[in-house]
Amino acid sequence: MTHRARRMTGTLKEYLKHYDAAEYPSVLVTVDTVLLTYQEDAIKVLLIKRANHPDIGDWALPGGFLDQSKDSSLEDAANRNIEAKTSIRPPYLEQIQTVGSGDRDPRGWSMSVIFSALIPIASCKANADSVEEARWFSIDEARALALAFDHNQAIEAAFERHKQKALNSFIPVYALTQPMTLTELRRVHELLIGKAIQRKSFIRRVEASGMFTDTGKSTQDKGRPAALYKVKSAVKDYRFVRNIEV
Amino acid sequence: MTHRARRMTGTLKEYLKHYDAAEYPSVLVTVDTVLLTYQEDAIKVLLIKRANHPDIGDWALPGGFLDQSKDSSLEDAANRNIEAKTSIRPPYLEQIQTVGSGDRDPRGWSMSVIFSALIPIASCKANADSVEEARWFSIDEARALALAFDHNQAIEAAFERHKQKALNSFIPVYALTQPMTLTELRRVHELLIGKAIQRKSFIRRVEASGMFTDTGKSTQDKGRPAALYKVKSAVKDYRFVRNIEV
DNA sequence: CTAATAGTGTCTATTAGACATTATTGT
DNA sequence: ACAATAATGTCTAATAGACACTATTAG
Repeated sequence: MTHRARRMTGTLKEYLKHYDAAEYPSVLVTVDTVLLTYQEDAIKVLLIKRANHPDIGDWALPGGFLDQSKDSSLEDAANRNIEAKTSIRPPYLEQIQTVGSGDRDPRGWSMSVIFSALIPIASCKANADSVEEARWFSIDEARALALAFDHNQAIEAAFERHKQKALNSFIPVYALTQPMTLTELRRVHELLIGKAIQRKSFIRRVEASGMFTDTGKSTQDKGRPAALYKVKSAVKDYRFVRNIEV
Repeated sequence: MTHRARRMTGTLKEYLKHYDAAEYPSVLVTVDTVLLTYQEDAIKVLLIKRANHPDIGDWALPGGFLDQSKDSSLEDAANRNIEAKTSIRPPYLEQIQTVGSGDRDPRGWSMSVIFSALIPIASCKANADSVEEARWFSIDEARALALAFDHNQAIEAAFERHKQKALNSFIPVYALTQPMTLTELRRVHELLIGKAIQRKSFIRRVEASGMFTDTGKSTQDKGRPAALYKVKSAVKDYRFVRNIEV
């Protein structure tokens, strides 16, 4: 057995004794979240004004560096950041994509794991952290801004994903406060896919899914009161047998 | 203006002068790829026997550490690793998910960006690197193995993604050598979704898509010759108007 | 009453699946 | 002729969309 082979087949313990992660060039890892909600007949995204370099003063996605002592997983990191901004744990969190390159951050090779979350009501004060400026922007407003890093692209990717979800599932319901009316839910879908949906067709889907229960209560505004529904637990991965047509 | 505020609003140049990435605890970043192909009436996945700690001797996904000097993006890193194993640049590469935690690798907080690629023909020698042992496994074989790290889960995630693609697009065509017959393409779809597809229905989709051109040539085996098709360029994001039913 | 909104009845066009039939090759 | 496989013809059931109609509230 050669010397090299002997080293290769040493114990894991031995190997780890001589391994030092700090020897390797480090990579900056941030976790950022495209946080969406439905408010005032619009889909809104939460943005934070950066208080630090780089891109200081620019609007950016809520997020931050991975904290190895606090985060036992990437989802943890995302949730931690979201709770810090909204004091709510989002009912829906999905990983969108991870971007990384040598030149997206002047501090070094940097990557960002992008999540997207849906949460009810923008009213949960986005300003818990008094130092930072935080605001909900409509998608169009956000698109018009030049965000920090490559966050514009991140928002587009998240939005596209939610559009697909709106076409083939009721996932968008998590952007609403429950109980909610079917008109509200339909409206969220319409905003995401950018097209009107027939009331009848939509209700058929709701019924076929079996995902919702009528609470018996109803709204009282102008017009006929609307029944208030809740999501039955347990049905997170339901898909339409046939997508909404584009 | 307070001292703190002054520091916050200094120039980016100043900020970077005092910034040292090495101060922060480093994260291990690997890029791994679920490389799939179609061969002998089966979907196969490429696995490499690990020659190093940790999990030495276990089968694992091809991949490796991000190399800041070589990789200008995560896709770059994935392509670099794939080309090293197969000497082919895959015609289809998609990011699946990123996993990370403090305990998936004994060397420290580690994350892996999982890609999945489709490439034609397993015959491109998977053994370019003579030191490493590499083999194509059928999905069932791979499932029966205890792979290194969390690579079993990665394969499942990739496979699930390709199943969805097979239900709503012709993306699986990239697992085939072109030109190909419609029967071959249909077979790949069937294997991915785990269900037989009507020949007629499938051909209707092919025609409706406009994605393929008949080369005029045809196979000669036993039975009636099958027309050979090629993918028209430019049509990478076509989706069925109506998914294949499950 | 009217306005406004919620919810239903029903027709039609589309189309995926099923399956029988025809087509084209080798032996 | 027969076996084997590819490709097409055609029927049917399912259903999304369209849109008219009914229901229920406020003022």
